[in-house]
Amino acid sequence: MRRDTQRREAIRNTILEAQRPLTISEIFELTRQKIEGIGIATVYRSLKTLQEDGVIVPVNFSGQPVRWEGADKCHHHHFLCLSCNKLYEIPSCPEGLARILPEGFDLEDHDLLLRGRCNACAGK
Amino acid sequence: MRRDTQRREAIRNTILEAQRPLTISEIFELTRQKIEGIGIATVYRSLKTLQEDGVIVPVNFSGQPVRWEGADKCHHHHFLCLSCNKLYEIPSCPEGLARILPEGFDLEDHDLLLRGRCNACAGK
DNA sequence: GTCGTTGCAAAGCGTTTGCAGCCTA
DNA sequence: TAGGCTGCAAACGCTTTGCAACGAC
Repeated sequence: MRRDTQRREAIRNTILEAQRPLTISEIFELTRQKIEGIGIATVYRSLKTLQEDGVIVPVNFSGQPVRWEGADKCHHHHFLCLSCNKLYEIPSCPEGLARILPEGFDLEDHDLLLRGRCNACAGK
Repeated sequence: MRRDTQRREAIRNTILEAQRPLTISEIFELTRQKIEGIGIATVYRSLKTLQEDGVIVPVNFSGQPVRWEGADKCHHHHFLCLSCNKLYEIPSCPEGLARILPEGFDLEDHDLLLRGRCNACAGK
């Protein structure tokens, strides 16, 4: 049985209201602005239960610390602009990925990160 | 000035001879079969210098420990088995990725991780 | 009142580093 | 012989956990 607590609610809102995926220390700092005495252990425990409850999902980029974003987004990918370093959400998804797998492999899921120049930077 | 040592050479061979990217503990265990007294610190230090020398590259994926593979490989992708947690190399590459990008975006590069069951685990 | 939640501090765990001895060139 | 390399153990930083107090229901 899960209880609705002030702290977990604050952490949840911090993540869902952010415009981008947040690292654990960002979540900790931002939530501490709302609830001063909150401990880092509570952040870790809340991230775990929020993920279990399907409220948030982890986002990983190569060599970067884990970040968290709301799970309410549709399946999407990311595009990193190599010029301005901005991260875009790409709502589309390539088809036929299973075709590149060796015989006998079952595909369940995938992560895709595209890199290049966004429209603003490509035009320059 | 870099010296050619037995230990770094053994670590280098362990990685280059593997059929898939290896985690640090895999590299440590496999190399220890060749050189019994080798220490984990030597593995970490050798990975660093081998990367600096462009011999190996790190492979980072969602929630997974860093793995290492030879830097001499052609463009390829990876498949993570959700049962046995092994990371496989996929030599093929999906086509038409640029099609999912918004208008005006230039695609230069991409990372793709597929997840599912490998042929050994899917058969069970 | 029950028992899930929390802050604190300690424990874990993977990685890095200081050091003295070893080994390559 | 110089100085890069190594094993050991201690240090480090991030994450998890034990525990007693707190608070949601």
